[in-house]
Amino acid sequence: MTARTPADGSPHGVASVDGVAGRSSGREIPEATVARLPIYLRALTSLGERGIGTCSSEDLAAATGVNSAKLRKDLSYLGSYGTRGVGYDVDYLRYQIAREIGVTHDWPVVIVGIGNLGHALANYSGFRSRGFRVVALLDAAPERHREAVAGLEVRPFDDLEEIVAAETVAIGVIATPAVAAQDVTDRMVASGISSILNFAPTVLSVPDGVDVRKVDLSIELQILAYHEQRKAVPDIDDNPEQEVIA
Amino acid sequence: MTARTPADGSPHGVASVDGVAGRSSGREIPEATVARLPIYLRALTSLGERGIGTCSSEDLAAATGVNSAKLRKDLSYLGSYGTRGVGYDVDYLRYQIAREIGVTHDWPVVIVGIGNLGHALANYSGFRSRGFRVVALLDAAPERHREAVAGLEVRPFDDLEEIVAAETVAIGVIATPAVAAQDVTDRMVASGISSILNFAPTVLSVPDGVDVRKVDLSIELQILAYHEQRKAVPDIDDNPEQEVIA
DNA sequence: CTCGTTTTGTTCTTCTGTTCACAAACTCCT
DNA sequence: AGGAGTTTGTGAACAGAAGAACAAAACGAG
Ligand SMILES: NC(=O)c1ccc[n+]([C@@H]2O[C@H](COP(=O)([O-])OP(=O)(O)OC[C@H]3O[C@@H](n4cnc5c(N)ncnc54)[C@H](O)[C@@H]3O)[C@@H](O)[C@H]2O)c1
Ligand SMILES: NC(=O)c1ccc[n+]([C@@H]2O[C@H](COP(=O)([O-])OP(=O)(O)OC[C@H]3O[C@@H](n4cnc5c(N)ncnc54)[C@H](O)[C@@H]3O)[C@@H](O)[C@H]2O)c1
Repeated sequence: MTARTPADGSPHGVASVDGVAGRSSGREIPEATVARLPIYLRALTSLGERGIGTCSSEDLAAATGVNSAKLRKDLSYLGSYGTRGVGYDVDYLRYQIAREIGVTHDWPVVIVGIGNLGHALANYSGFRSRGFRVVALLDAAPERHREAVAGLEVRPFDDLEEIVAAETVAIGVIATPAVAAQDVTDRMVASGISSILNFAPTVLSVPDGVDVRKVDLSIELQILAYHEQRKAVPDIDDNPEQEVIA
Repeated sequence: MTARTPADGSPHGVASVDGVAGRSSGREIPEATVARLPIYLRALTSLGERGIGTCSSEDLAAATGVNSAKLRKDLSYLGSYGTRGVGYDVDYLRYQIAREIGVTHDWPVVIVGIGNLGHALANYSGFRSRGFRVVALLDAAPERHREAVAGLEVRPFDDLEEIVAAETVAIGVIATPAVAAQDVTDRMVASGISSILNFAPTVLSVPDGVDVRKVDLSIELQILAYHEQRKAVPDIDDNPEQEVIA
């Protein structure tokens, strides 16, 4: 039996109740907080590069566009890493967040589907600089295999199992057409991958214990369109010519 | 004064309380629901293409990976478009959702920053097929202007105002490096764009009334990494070699 | 050492979103 | 026509997240 990941946020099926007063490892970080930690991490890196050694929750909130109370609460899930009256040590906090997220070491990643989007991803330097190492580019089409993209050769999709085993890859990225995505997913899961980032506009079925996150451009645009329509037409139904300035 | 959009979901600053029992236009669709409507829309299109004329909330829930009660409640915000004992008419519901989102007509879109990612976006057919028409590709670098990408020429960024005015563009996509993103945003907003999809890993400041949504690959991967680390090491802190099967 | 200032960590309240459960509404069959 | 079987739409309970507010802790000035 397969468990579909919910369409929205929560990728996990973990029971969030631990009746034992959760002391052992102590941490039960809410999903919403987890989603913001990378934002703080990036802001702290930026502050650090600008030579700033200490910052208050207010500073960091301003840099990330987050409410400062929310930010402090988020950070409090990791521990007490601030100093009252002073703020947070930028480098120390950055390290603590990185450790919590698990990006103190590199994660090997495979990308499947080296078309338009796959090329862009392969060339994306932000991957590497944030703790992710692309170890292989895979594509089913033989004519792709002659190419080298971003210093890596494009390899046959059938090499997947071998590569995953050799590099203990846990994270896979899918940039194939939607029709192929479920097949690719099944092969990934069978080979041992347990986290998938999916760019294909389709719902993936995965067994329990496998996380899927999807990035869907059209959905983002449609959400914008919804709000845009609302702005333009406050009352009438289907007449988007009229521009109303509030 | 600028209002930062919250890091997470809600792009709007709308007051959600309307003490007057909200009858006039009747609709006050929750943000979480809005984010799912495009998913339903896609599933319905797919069902329609397969010749399926009617579907129950259970069917649609299975196709989209959403809880069926949640789905029914989502749809109930749009109106009563189902028939008890029968289900929903696929085409009719699809149209109603499309109308609610505002994709019964095309939205003109400009893409700024035609590098790796911009190329992929320009070539993406899913744009057009889902109600978004790319009217211009803009880039600051003169050497890009010789190119034609996906049947459109790459034009100088300074043409922005002219194009936005001529086509009444409301939606802009930013695929420039992070350092340029705020400048591009300011120009977009000044020219009349009021919805922005941002691929650059940076927080944008925009005035009230402008929506920003961001797509951030690294954040998605880091969220996956967090859960992955959790799976691998249930108790110890920093030793990701050990693989534990629950 | 004491006071005033700053800023964290946390509690409490409010809001938003999810899930359950069931009456109402519909179809089909006899 | 009536009853059995479906499936919607929604009220109510529950869960999770956000924001306001403040006590406790640190620091620096005097
Ligand atoms: N291009 C974009 O900007 C963009 C944006 C959002 C979403 N997407 C989605 O991303 C996916 C890829 O888009 P694209 O524009 O790069 O498409 P594309 O057609 O250019 O590339 C797809 C690649 O996948 C390969 N492929 C097909 N079946 C495969 C399989 N079974 N195993 C391995 N590889 C396989 C093809 O050979 C091709 O190289 C699509 O699902 C698309 O909807 C693309
Ligand atoms: N490539 C990816 O897969 C990927 C993934 C996630 C995020 N991103 C982000 O998307 C952005 C673009 O990535 P990329 O790989 O395409 O970068 P890129 O360097 O290939 O392309 C950037 C383009 O923007 C243009 N540009 C620079 N400044 C500009 C300005 N002020 N006005 C207009 N155009 C300008 C450049 O001329 C260049 O063509 C970056 O912020 C990157 O972090 C990229």
